[in-house]
Amino acid sequence: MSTQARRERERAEREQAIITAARDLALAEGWDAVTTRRLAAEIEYSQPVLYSHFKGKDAIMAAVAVEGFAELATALVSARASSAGPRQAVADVAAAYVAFAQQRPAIYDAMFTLAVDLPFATQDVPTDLARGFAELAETVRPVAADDDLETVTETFWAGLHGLVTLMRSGRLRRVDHERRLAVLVDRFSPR
Amino acid sequence: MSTQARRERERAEREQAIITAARDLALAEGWDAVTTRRLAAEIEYSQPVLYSHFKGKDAIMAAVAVEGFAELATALVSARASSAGPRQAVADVAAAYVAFAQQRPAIYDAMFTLAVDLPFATQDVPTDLARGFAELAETVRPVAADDDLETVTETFWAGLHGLVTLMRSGRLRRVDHERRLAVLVDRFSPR
DNA sequence: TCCAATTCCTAGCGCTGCTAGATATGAGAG
DNA sequence: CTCTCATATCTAGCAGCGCTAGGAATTGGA
Repeated sequence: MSTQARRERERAEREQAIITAARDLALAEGWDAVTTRRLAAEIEYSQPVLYSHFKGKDAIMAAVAVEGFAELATALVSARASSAGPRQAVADVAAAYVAFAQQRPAIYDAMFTLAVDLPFATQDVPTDLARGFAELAETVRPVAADDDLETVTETFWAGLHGLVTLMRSGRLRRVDHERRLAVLVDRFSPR
Repeated sequence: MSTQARRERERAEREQAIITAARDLALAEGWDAVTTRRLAAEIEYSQPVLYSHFKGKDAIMAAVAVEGFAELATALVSARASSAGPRQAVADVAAAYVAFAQQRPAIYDAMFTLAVDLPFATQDVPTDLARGFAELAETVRPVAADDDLETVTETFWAGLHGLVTLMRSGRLRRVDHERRLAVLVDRFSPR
């Protein structure tokens, strides 16, 4: 039964092509430009084919988000690994987080502001999301003190997320970005 | 020229009716349910009338947001006024901010995550937004120390915003909300 | 009473996500 | 080698969206 194997492989490749096309288009022109018709044209199949792979547009965005979690986790891991000492680590990891969000705004949105049908604060969180969160947790562990580590991590994360989103939607003066980040980092750094 | 005065008054009333209808509908069913057709039906006029008042749907959402800034500012002012001492003020103002966002999620979204064509970090910020921001600034002034007050305020705001948005989109465990808020408040409280 | 200006509505455009039903393709049986 | 049937895929279309052109109705002033 080699033919069936080939067809399954081709199907998987096509599914990946959809995700990649959505990702690239979103990065280049934003999620509003990612329509099912354009995606279909991109992969050179008709629209309904998309729906044989994904339940709908939201599911495609969720798939892009899942890929994003892997990238973000990797970025955070390498930032902490290459930093000099626990105090510097907070600054480096924060910078890596912000850089990721700024360089891939559309993906960041899919991960953290849109596409809500992803399992987040539940049992079966996407593995890479857990990896990224764990990396944040290790980074702020020295300052957790008597507070619960998970709680402190979530709060630090929320600070980063707030800075990133308010910045990018024009709610914060672009010029003081570095200083704000420094303030946040200082509040979550071991002293 | 009393007739012209009457017509201008009626026009203003109709404009307010549009904003109120949009606000109520968004609060009840979310912004996706706020369509120009439903709005038109609500105010008992035809669709194109909306466009004689507002440039488009975004402008209507912006008008709702502007009303929201006034409410939020008032809530923050009264929270700080009625709190016992500067340390408690940070907690009270933070609680008031979060309560506003939780009780009026759709309005909060219009203010801070959607409708970007509002003037924010520029010269002519809406007055009530400036009021709210000033209130936050006064609250965190005791902890600003040698950091720039505006920068600290923006960072604190970002922390609140991050907690609120991640919470409501299901990215954070609902149960630890109070503890996270306490961690953030602690980091921005005078000691 | 008539005219002109303003106000308002009907109808429709191009787009969206999504789907039902028809058509093409290809593997297995005889 | 041919026929059959299941699977894969496409064409066409639905209902809804934001928005607008052009005509009808209403109103105020001469």
